[in-house]
Amino acid sequence: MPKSKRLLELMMTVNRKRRFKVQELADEFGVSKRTILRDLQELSELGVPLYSEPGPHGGYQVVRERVLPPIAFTEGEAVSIFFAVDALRHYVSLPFESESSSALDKFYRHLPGDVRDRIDAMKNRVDIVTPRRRREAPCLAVLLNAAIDGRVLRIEYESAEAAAEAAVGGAIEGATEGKRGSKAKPGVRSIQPIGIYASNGLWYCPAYCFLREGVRVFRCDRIRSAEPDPAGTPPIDLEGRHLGNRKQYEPGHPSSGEGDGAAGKLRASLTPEGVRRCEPEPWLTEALSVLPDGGGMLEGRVPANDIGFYARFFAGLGREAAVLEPAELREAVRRELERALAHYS
Amino acid sequence: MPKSKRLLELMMTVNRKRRFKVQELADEFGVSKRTILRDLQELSELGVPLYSEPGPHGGYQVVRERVLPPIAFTEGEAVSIFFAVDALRHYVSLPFESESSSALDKFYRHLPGDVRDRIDAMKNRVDIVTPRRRREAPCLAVLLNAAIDGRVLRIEYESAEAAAEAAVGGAIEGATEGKRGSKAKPGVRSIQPIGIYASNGLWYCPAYCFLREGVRVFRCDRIRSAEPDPAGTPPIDLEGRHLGNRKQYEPGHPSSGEGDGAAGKLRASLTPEGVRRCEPEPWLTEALSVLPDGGGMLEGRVPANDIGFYARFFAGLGREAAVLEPAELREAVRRELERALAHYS
DNA sequence: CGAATTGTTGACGGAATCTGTCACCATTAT
DNA sequence: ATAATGGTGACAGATTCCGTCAACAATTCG
Repeated sequence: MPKSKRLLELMMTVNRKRRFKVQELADEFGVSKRTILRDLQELSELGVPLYSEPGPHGGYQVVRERVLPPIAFTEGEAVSIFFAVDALRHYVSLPFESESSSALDKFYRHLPGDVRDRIDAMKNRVDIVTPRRRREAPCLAVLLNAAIDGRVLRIEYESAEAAAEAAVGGAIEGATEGKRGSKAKPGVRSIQPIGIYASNGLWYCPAYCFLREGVRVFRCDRIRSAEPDPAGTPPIDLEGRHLGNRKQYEPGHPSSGEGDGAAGKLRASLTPEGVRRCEPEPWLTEALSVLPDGGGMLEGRVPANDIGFYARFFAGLGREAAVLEPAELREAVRRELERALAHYS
Repeated sequence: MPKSKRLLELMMTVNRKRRFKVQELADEFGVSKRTILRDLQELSELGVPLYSEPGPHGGYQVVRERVLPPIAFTEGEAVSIFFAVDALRHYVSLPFESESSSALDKFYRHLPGDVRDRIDAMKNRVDIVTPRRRREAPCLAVLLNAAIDGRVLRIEYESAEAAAEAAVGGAIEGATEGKRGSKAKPGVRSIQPIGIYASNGLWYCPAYCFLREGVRVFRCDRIRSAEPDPAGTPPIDLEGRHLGNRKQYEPGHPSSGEGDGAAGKLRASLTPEGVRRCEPEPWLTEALSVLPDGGGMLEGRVPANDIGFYARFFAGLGREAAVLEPAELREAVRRELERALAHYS
């Protein structure tokens, strides 16, 4: 094998096995130790960060970084990657060990000059924004690792009742009615994380909660601390639950058919502005139809358990929506609005 | 220079100048044409997509793709890049020519096996979601290019009055009061895009509007078509406006000090749930303070022009908020709630 | 300490490769 | 037709590469 090819292969091999011995590679490539040594030195000069230790149990290691083999990207592909990673800068916390900005820097610096020019031209012309939040979520990495390995954690959570029950992801917050109070004192509970996801700039963690004996969604910025469960609670079988099929385990909403509790038929009319306000809600997209005049209709089902949540939602839409049925919901919205009105008279 | 180094340098050179002749490179590297030819063939075998044409004005070209030189990424960096790009899959439309999924595929395939394993383990455990929208925005690339080159476009826009005025980005929708109607008929106007940005799953395009003689924000999915202005309207000087300083040109809100119109002092108290609902609003973060019991206060200024917008917003919060001053706002919220209540009696 | 393991360096000659030259062909624009 | 440009094959000489050997250094383990 010619040297140039061997070097490239060596680069990949070395990256695959992070630790190795010279003799090992020599056998693998069918060349002498001396040659491998020479090659390794060359790789080193080319930027592969190798570190070696003599002695028994010694050997070579790729130390902090790994070298990606050359990749052929379209100019457009490189640009999309750049802006995708750039979008992450809006997040205060990320679950990955290293700053994404360092990756971005490296990527940018290695791009051929003219692609760089193109990116510069686009830099202040394209953005994928996420609401910037002040609250940090320090435990993301711990939660993520626990989810991957299926471990049980003990967490301190800010709001024992209300938030735990209610935080079901951005828009659906409050889907399950809970007794709300001013409980901000952290409570301790054991959970087994299923995964983490960011929505609208906040991180959420669906997890099996051993306290409530069921799956709940936690807001990661409210998790004050997370550590391996000291009681050694054995992990339960999550039956293949993960983020991909998460929806199935969430409280019912109009598009998801039968939730818990009897479901009633929902009909509501919307002004054009009402349509605009409903479009962002992912749990409504299926129920929403837009009329030619810009207004719209919502048609679906509302589980009896969630009347409270729906009432608040429609009250929030104010005059941009009018619930036609079910009657209970109309009544609930009316009560909701009257309670609000009480603040202003 | 040893061949191995020459090959790597050649790879980069070839990527810098996308078109070149063999003789040119031979001179540059101080070797013979024959050698360069051999090298080029090798690069070709290594995956660099070269294309050549004989004859005068012929020469070599790097055809569709470019090869990035080897980059040293931390394992963590590679993982962040993966999930950043993966997050883009939620978008129906992107302004880049090529699918970001192809970039992701390539990236994934070239990763060393164990990093790939790590990603696989995380795949259903981490997500950065964006509300999936049904509406496509077909003109993104056109708008972006016009913004980069400072060109004037003629667009067909769905809602001549309401949406043009109101679409000021996700949360601030409706910040400027406009006469809302059921106008869904597309209107034609000339604009000069400043940039495009995605917020909450929808694409927006701030642009100078020659019809309204000022900067407006357009929702890209409502732009039915966009083409170079046939009237040849000369571009205006945007005075360095771009996405980075966009905020300065937006209608005032509590944190941005003096808007147009006299500003009144705003004070409102929030329940803990109210705090939760206000936290996501970027334009409120400065005004919001959280009390130890979980409740909160909003303190800032409200421009007289925006009373209508604020009234709607607080009406939407329902009983989770109580405006204390100014009195005009209290009165406006009350009227808002009463109008809503009229639908339910 | 001494033995074993592993990396590090230098030297050298033979083997393998790379390179330049030259000759000739193919394609295309002018 | 002519000139410009890429493409290929062959071959000898130049260069690099490679294996072997030898000596040394650092570390672990008994």
